[in-house]
Amino acid sequence: MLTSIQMKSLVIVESPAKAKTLEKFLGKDFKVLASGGHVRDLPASKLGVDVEKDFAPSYITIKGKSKIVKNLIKAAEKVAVVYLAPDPDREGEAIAWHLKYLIKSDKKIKRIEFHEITKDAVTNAIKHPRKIDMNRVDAQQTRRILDRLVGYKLSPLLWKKVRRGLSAGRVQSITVKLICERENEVRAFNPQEYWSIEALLNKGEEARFLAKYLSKEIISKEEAAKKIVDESKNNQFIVSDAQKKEQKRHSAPPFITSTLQQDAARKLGFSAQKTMSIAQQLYEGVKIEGEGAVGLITYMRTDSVRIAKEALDFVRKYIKESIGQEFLPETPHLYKSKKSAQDAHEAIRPTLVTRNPETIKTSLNPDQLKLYTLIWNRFVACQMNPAIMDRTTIDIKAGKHTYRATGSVIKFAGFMQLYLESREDKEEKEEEADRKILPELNIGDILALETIEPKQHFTEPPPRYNEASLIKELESRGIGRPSTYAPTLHTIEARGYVTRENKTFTPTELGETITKLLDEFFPEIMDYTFTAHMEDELDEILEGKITYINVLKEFYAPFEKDLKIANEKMKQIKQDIPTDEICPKCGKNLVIRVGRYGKFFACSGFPECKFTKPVIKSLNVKCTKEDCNGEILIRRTRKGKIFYSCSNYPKCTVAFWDKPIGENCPKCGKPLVEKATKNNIYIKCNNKECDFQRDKI
DNA sequence: CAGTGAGCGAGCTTCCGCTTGACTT
Repeated sequence: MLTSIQMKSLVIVESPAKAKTLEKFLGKDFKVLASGGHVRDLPASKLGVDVEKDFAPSYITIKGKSKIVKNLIKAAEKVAVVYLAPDPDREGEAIAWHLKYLIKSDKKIKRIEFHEITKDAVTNAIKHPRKIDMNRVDAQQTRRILDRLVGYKLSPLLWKKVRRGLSAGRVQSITVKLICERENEVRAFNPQEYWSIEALLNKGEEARFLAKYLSKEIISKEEAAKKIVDESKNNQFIVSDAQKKEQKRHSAPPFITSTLQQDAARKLGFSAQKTMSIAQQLYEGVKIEGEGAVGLITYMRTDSVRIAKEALDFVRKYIKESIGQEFLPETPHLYKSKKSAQDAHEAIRPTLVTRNPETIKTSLNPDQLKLYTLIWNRFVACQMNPAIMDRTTIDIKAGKHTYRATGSVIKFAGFMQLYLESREDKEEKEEEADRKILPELNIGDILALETIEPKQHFTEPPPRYNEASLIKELESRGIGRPSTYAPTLHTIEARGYVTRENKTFTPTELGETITKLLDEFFPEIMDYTFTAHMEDELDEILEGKITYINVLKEFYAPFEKDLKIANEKMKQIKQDIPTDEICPKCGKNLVIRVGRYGKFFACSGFPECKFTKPVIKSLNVKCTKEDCNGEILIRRTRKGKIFYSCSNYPKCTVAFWDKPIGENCPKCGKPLVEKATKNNIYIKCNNKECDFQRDKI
């Protein structure tokens, strides 16, 4: 008997949360499983690309994914048809191709794609399956192989020349370079003095306002500013021009990953990593009273501002009914994604607009509510009418000098009722200053001068990057992807290339050294347009205009030459430190090397002689045990933590976590140790029972 | 959270891009 299970079709998607939703849409005849992203990849432990044989890649099942793969294969065996439904982009096409290889069955395997998670879109996709697009797969393979070659060829070069454990790559090295170049601009910056003049004027006591001197050129000296002030004072301030203009301000497009990360950083103070992890919670589903677990937002890793028709209808209805007819534009606002967008997902928006922040606030924790509110507001606002501002500009003459006052009043709030896009600090302040009301003024009005003062200023260097501005920069250059912005920032920090101070990035000496070396020997890869060029070629592969082997050949031939030159000519920074100590095994000198656990002695005859011994430093403090003639050494635990112990170990087991200073406590006679807190160092007794403490002299 | 400590290492490190839990500190 055929069971219903055997009649089912299998659909494989990437995200488990998506799988759940789809199962609801598709009903009993479909089983939906998730691959959890890529399941096959180049091996992590070696290059995995045969550069001699047309860059043939060797793929393996990704470590930790074998259980998923096994389940997928098992499920595929039970059904008549398998629908491969990874995301409709380059990476998704490759995942589909790898899945097909793994399933290996002679079953009908079909590729389907849908760009939004709605019942219509999904059922329609099932009706229109297609073959796997090998051009698209090849574009992905090219991207993958190129990244592997860059990363796994450059990194070992750095191990050899600079330090073990370092890394370089198409994305991370450019990101560090951006930070280094900004730092250079800051260093080279020469502040220029300039002056502004502000006059406080009034037309009757109540109606006072500020007007700024309108200068044709920069006032760089105090004398010049004072002269203008004096000349102005000797004249009447008369309104020479008064203009009122209506100005529209349009709403911003709905969020994509990069803009969400920027806005959450500026408005909520969230790191990119935190934003993504909270967004993931909202996407996977939060238990809502009366509804059970529901996904509250669409997928959070996207580069598209597209909105599903269904969602547009809903939000327009919501605006009309719950906010006001006057806020609803005649036609929906359509936004365009960047040309380079892969457009696999919708914009980030609430899954159901009627679930407004107010109605679900008791079901969310504070951070979830903050982020959800941000997403909800931005989405609803993006379909609301523009705000209308009344902008006034008043020009005032005082003799030959002109002053200008500007003001603006919100005439109709429009989308601003819900949401204001955050801007760079400077812009925001200027706008704030502008939002004030000016009195009714007409040409010819004579104004009373209350005060007039010159103010000194200095030009400021460009600001260092923070997470928000760095992500914005990367995105605008097409470097990195929604899923990698946050991890990339973490990597460059973990490698010690950059540090964060007050949320801004500064390069370390190591970061600057590496950037300089890579820039010198690999100018193409370190060019900001390298990724854009790569993308152009991937597009041509997609269109079938060129083969991926040719693209890789053209990249690799010069790269290989550069590698050879760099191997020979690149400055050797990593050096063995020579010592006078003699190797007990072969008589050659020992050198100090840096290994996984820090410095150690090694024989200069390596690899012929493999003698090693640890580097041990003494504190020059005698062992605290009375009858012991040992001295205290600085040692490390297996985990790398520093501790202090007697040189006669294991005969003497005296040991400290804190640094002994070689004196005993005047109170209890136990050894004194040095303890460091965040901002100072003090001396205390090692005896826990004793409370003796004093400052370090 | 609090208590925690020992001689290693000569074969290791590494990329970007998809996805989430399973890890240990």
